[in-house]
Amino acid sequence: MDWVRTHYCGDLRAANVGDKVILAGWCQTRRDHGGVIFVDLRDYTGITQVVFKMEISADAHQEADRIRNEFVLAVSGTVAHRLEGNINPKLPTGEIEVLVDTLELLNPSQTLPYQLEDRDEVDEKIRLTYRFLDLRHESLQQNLMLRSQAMQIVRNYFTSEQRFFEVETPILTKSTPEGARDYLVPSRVSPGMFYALPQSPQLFKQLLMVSGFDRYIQIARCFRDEDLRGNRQPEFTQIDLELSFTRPEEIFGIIEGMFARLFRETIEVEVPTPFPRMSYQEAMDRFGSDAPDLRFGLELQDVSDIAAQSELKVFGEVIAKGGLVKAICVPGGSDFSRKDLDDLTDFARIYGAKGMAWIKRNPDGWQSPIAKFFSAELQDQLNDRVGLNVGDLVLFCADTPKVVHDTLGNLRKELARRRGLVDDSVYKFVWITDFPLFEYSETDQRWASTHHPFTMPNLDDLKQHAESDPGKIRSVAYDVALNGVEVGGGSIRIHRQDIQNRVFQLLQLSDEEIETKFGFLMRALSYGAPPHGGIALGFDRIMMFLLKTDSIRDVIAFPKTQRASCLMTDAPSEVETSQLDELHIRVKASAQAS
RNA sequence: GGGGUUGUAGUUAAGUUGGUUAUAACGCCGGCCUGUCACGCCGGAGGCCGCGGGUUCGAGUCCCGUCAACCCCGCCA
Repeated sequence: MDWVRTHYCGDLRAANVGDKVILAGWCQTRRDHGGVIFVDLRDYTGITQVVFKMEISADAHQEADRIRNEFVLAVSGTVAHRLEGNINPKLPTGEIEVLVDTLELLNPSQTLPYQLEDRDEVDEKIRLTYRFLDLRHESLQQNLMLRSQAMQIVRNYFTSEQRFFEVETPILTKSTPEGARDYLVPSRVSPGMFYALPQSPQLFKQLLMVSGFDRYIQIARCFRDEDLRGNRQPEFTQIDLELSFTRPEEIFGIIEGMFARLFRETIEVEVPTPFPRMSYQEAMDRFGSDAPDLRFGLELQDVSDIAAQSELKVFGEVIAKGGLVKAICVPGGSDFSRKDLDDLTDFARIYGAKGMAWIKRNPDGWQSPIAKFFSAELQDQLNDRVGLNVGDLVLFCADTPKVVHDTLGNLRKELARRRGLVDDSVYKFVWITDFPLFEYSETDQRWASTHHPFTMPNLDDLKQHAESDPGKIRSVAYDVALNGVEVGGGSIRIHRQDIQNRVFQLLQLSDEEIETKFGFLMRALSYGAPPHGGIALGFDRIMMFLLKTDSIRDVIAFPKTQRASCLMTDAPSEVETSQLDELHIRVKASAQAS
């Protein structure tokens, strides 16, 4: 029998009594009752679920009797009856009735490992093992369809509207141990040598600028061998672009245009542009985060000077060591119970805080374990500083600036969640600018790049602080954050060999290391590289926003587990010794699975 | 590397202060039913209680270890 896919069921729904229909698709028997078989014939491609009743001949029934659950079949028949009106919109069985002449079982299904409609209650371990069945579920189908649509919109925007040039860069490339851990690929032809999978196409796109492709775009797969999170997979997709002769403002405008169009054309949300700009310093001071969530207040207040005058020893000690005392005022927060405060203290400890002081302002004054260390005058000062009114609560963190910002930045988000201040129908973008060029790495005992080593430093800062305090050098780097999540980051790049060399020196790379790791880049810069810059956006994270999900696995067809394995294919797995021999590799005995 | 949650039929769960043969629903298998739509009725099968130790007369239950999934810290230029 010739058959057609069920996405022509749209036509079936329009069909009249007496019309001949031929269709095929996944079906589920609802009931097998005498000569009538009740079938859900689902159209996965079009996402409309067509449920109808088939009356089948004795021959066809014999065939149908063998099939029970999730199967694929083709039927030809006649529309016998249509019920008027929509009796049950959720289960419109019988709305269309087909009298079946022939029924061909294209492929039976064995009993399903779980009932597909129960997806939301089934352990994710099982769904990942049977991901091909999980993907039959309407929600994942819709997610991936929107992803496809979003990718189309983005590609169109850049290549048609903005005249960007799409170029593919290598997947087998050179290891650059700066930054994330590389995934390595052994070379067969060059014994003992390894390729790396790209952490990003960063250097290739810069080289394309040197080549004269003034506007580059790639929707690029990137690989980082670091531990996973709810919003982090070891391979992920980046919207990667680079422009020559550009300034940050030009890039901001292009990206704002992309987001506005993407949000409008996918979820019909108007995103106001331009996005606000905020320096890194301001973001840290006010929100304790370089990706502040601007949907609510609860800003951090520096109270170090007031705390220093109190008689509480720890405050004084922290400040003497160059630390900070900062506070968050929670309006109406005096209704927090002792247990709430204990929970919040535990929460604070996650980020390294040693404890958490708090003050409730009641009508008769402060209620607080630390009230006695503050004179009446100091209490007034503090009330004014943080806006502590009757009925409010203040939470303190006293520690190094890093711990204070980390703790209060996260506590701020947690408080907003608890008090229902987070509106997930609102999308607040913000550009964060002027990142520090370097961060000190305690583990490596040296300065490390905040973004990457190719970021253009603020040249005045470089001149002034390179010797004395590299931590004070700002860079021409920027992130775009959405509702407290970093969704992209970029910079103007170094296009001059001498500046690049200087930065490598500050990163304590020897001349030999510079040559072996980045010789090709240094050569490229020496041939008249144009000023250039760009940005990379996390496509998966953007999809998470469009689809309002907290799990990146909901926006990726075949995701990895937290241990970076694939439960469906059982990757990674052992390989034949002969394969290893070809690669000149031997696995340490200690690493062999038992 | 560290902290937390979870792990019992195919699935989702219950399982008391440690005590007979480990429950239920859905699913599955067999039978009945020509208008169901969470159909109904009768019958049945299905368990290394994640795995390994230990305590105990006795462990699904207590202790130690371990594995896996998820969340988080570190990490993610």
